[in-house]
Parts: sequence; structure tokens; C-alpha cells
Amino acid sequence: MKEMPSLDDLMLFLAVADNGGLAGAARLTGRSVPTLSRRMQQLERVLELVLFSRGKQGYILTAQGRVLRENLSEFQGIERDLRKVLEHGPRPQVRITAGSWTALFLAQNLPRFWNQTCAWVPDFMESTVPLDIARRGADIGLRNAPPEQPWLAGRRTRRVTYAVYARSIEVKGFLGLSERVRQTPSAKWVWDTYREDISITATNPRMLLDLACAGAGLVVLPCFVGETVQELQQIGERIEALSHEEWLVCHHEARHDRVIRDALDRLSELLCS
Amino acid sequence: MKEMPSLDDLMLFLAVADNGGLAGAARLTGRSVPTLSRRMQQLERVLELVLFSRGKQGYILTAQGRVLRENLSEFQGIERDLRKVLEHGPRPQVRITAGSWTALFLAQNLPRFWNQTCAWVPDFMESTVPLDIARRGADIGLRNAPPEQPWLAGRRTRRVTYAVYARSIEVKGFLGLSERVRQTPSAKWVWDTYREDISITATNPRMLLDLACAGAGLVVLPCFVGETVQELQQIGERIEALSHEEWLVCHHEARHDRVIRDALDRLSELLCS
DNA sequence: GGCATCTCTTTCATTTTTGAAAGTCTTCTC
DNA sequence: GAGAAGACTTTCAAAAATGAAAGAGATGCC
Repeated sequence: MKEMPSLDDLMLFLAVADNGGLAGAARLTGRSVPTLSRRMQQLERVLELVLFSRGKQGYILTAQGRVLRENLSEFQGIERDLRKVLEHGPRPQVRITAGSWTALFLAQNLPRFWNQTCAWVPDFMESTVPLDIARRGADIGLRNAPPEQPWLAGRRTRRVTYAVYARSIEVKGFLGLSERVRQTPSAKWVWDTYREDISITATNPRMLLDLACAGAGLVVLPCFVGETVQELQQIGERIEALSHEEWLVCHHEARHDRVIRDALDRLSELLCS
Repeated sequence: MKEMPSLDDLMLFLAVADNGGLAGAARLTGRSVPTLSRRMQQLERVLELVLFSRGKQGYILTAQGRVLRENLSEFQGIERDLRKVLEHGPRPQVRITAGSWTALFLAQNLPRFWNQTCAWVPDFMESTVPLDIARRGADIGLRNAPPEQPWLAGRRTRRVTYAVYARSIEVKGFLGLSERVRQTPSAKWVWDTYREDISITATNPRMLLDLACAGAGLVVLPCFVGETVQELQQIGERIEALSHEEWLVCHHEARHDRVIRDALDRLSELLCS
């Protein structure tokens, strides 16, 4: 055997073999009898085997043909499997990256932008560098600034403001991120502003929130987070220096993807409300 | 999804998806870039899905495209499996039917007409009505007469003669086939000729031989069987009334099957020697 | 900024594939 | 035994698929 036969020709072979002739197979496959005749001849030429004996009573498998037929049995179910996959396959995932606080907000407000009837399923990804979207490792990102790269499309959503929160006004000492993970503007600002007051640190922003709830210290949070936490109360004014817009970012091409467009619209509606 | 996509198109889809573009896939599949471009468009049209976002940087899977790619993973191995099957698949079987005695003869003389280097494997089938070959339920038959149907080809081989055999000349009483299975000329002849002497009967011809070897009675056997059984000796003359030619029969079309032709030639050589 | 290179699409002449119709042969039916 | 019905193949004109070349846009390198 020099080259691979066409998979389509093999499917036709199965039809012919199982129907004992071209006529039945033609009806079954929607192709014409002459076409099947030629395709079977071609298949035999490619495989360098004689698959049928062509009596005037019809096509009958040769010994070699029977072997091929036998080996293709499992192959036969493929068409049905494929149909099932295409009709009832899992919903496409839309990969969403966000910072810790926005991710928390999305988690808590999931029903407001997604439900079981959606044609897609969210896949929340660990937020890392902006390259994620540019390199198509993610579909949608939530950022604190518009994208710089021209091939990324940005949509401005809500304005995010920050404030200091604590379990009570008696609480003293700030909670801060460990040095290695101190990369966000708010984390840097806390460090720069309250360095002397920072006692406990953690490597995970979510941990800071849990600590604050336990009364372990003061924490700087976006208001959209702080306001929803029962255990915490806002301490002092909002921090204007940290205020920023929130941006919904995706690859320019991806906006034409029906599924991603829907996810974008729903996220946008949530964040702008 | 209205209609099934071509399996070939799906293979091309896998190539494009995994290479992140048409150029690489073209190199891999041997088709030209424009062809792949059109086939992917057609696939999307048939599936009614948008599988790729076509940026100027290349083809990138959409959310829907990723789902299809995922579901086709197992499908991917098929090409390799198929190649293996086609190259190292089992040898074709040649289905041979014969009467009990001839079957026994073939079994005992297997090395004389078949060995591991043959391109085919014998499949000895229970001998039933002549329709077996006409309806292609078997490939080669050994018969005691030339075929009557014009679409069966016959080849005369050896002349078969019969005689009475027993463990010793002292043995009395004939062994015969039970009435229901008494269909062969020799079985009928024994019944007609020695009815009064028949004591033990069996439904299986092979059983008669075993009984005779045990000294249970006289049995009528083809000489080609009787002569090879150590325990038995010929009693009296050959029975001319039962003498007949042995015919190698196959479907007329099947003679053009390379594999069956080889089997025919080898059997013929054995039976004519 | 400019030039080379990469991507995919479009165009177009050529090749291939297709199916209706006609042809051939066999089998079935009366 | 003639006619009808069935099988497959051949013929041939129309339709579809193909790939080289050209076009268009993005990227990368210097």
C-alpha cells in the first residue's frame, strides 16, 4: 500500500459491502451508481487489493475484501458517534481572566451574567500577564486599563474605587501582600503609604480578605468587594489615587466569534449596571 | 446541522487546527493552501458553526472550534490505526466446505496444501447444502459431483473408492448413520445393502470411525481414509457402486480472486497427486 | 520607515468528479 | 423463449475541485 485511501472512500466501501451492491449503496449514500463504481475501482487501485468480485449478480466481497470489511467494523460507528458529538457535544468554553477581586466579584455574581441556558460555559483562568489574550491563551480579560496592543479590543465598563475596610474602627495595623506578589497598583500603594503600619502579610489577596474578616487588620479593597462583605465596614474616605476604570478586553478577531460576543455582552451588562 | 460533513474534511480540519494555520496544514496534508481555505469554509457552512477566527496572523480556533477539536481527538488516531490494519491486518480467510471424510483428509494433510507463508488462512466450514457456494457463504467446496449450476466452476480431482473396514476380520455387525443424517450416497448404500447387519448407529460420521477403531463393527469408508488408519484393515473388495470422482467447486467469479485461486491450486495439487 | 516575509483570499485556466443516459450482460417471469 | 427487470460499466457534457499566480493585509527585521 503506497498511499492512504480517502476516509470517504472507505465509508463508501462499507456501504457497498454491506448492501451487496452498488444500487443499494447508492440509495443509502446519496451518490450515483457510476460514481460508486469508479470510487470502488479507485479504492482497489490505491490499496492494491481486489476487494470485490464483480459478477453480473452484483458486488461480492473477495477474501481480501472481507478482511477489510471486518477491520473497518469499529470504524463504522464513527459516523453515528460524530453526529452525536456534533449535535449534543459539550458547550464551548469561554476563557475569562481577571484579577483576584474582579474574579471574586464574578464568582459571587455568576447568576447575573450566566445560566444553564447559555450556549457557552465560563472557564475562569488564573490571571497572569496580558499576553494571555494576545496569544489567544484566553478569550476575555478584565483589566484596569485599556489595552495597548492594537490587535486587542477594549470596552470600558465601570469605575472602580478603593477604600480601607476593617472589622471595626478599633482595628489597628494594615494587611499587605508579600513583596514578591506585590504587583498591582493598589498593593503597591498600600505598601508605599502605610509601610510602617503593615504587620501581617500574605501571598494571596483572597487571604487578606479572610484575615480582615477575622479582625486581623485593615485592608484596602475595591468598594465593590468591601461593600458586599458583612463583617467589614469602610474606614475613612474612598482612596481617589487608586480609582481607575475597568476594561473588558478581548482579541480583535475574537469579537466576531458569536459565542465570545455573547459572553462579552453579558459581562458588559453586569459590570456597567 | 443538516448533513454530515465529509470525513476527509474533518481530517483536514484537524490538520489546520493543530498547525494553527493553512500553510502548515498544506505542507502536512499535501493539499494546497487555497484548497484548505475553501474546504474549511465549506466545513463551517455544513456544520453551521464558525470554527476559526481568520486573523491576518493565521487561523485560530473559536470557542466552538475548540469544542470540535476536542471531540475529534480520538478520531485522530484513526488514520494510524487504519494504516496498521491495512499493512498488518489478518490474512484473508478462504472458506472451504467438504464432507466429513474429505474434511478429515484435509485436516490430516494440512501441511501438504497450506503453511504459514500462505497469503490466506483456511476456514473449514461445516458442509451443508450446495447453496453455500452459490450464495457465497463459502468459497471452495469439495463435492462428489460436478456442479449443476452454470455459475459454479468445477475442477475434477481424484477418483474416490470405498471399501469395508474393520479392526479385524472377526468383527461382525455394521456401523451406520442414524436415519436423520443418512444423506450421503455411501450412507444410504450401507443402509440399503446391510440393513439387517446394522447394529450401532451414530449421528456423526467421525463417530463411526472411532467406533470401528474400537472394534465395535464394520464401517464403509473411502479408501483414502481407511488406508491411513492403523487400527483398521480392509475387508473384502472395493465397492465399485460407490466409486465417484471428487470435484473442487467454486463460484465462477471467485476464480478471479487471487487468494482463492491460490487455495484452489494448492488443493488441486494435493487431491490430484 | 522600508523591504522581505508571512498570513489568507481571490482569480482563472485546468483537471477531476459527477450523474443522466445509453449500453451490456444476467436473471427472473410468464 | 421472449420480454421485463436487475445488475454494473461506459459515454459524455456539465459541474466541482484544484493549484499556480496574483492580491491584500500584518508582522518582523534592520
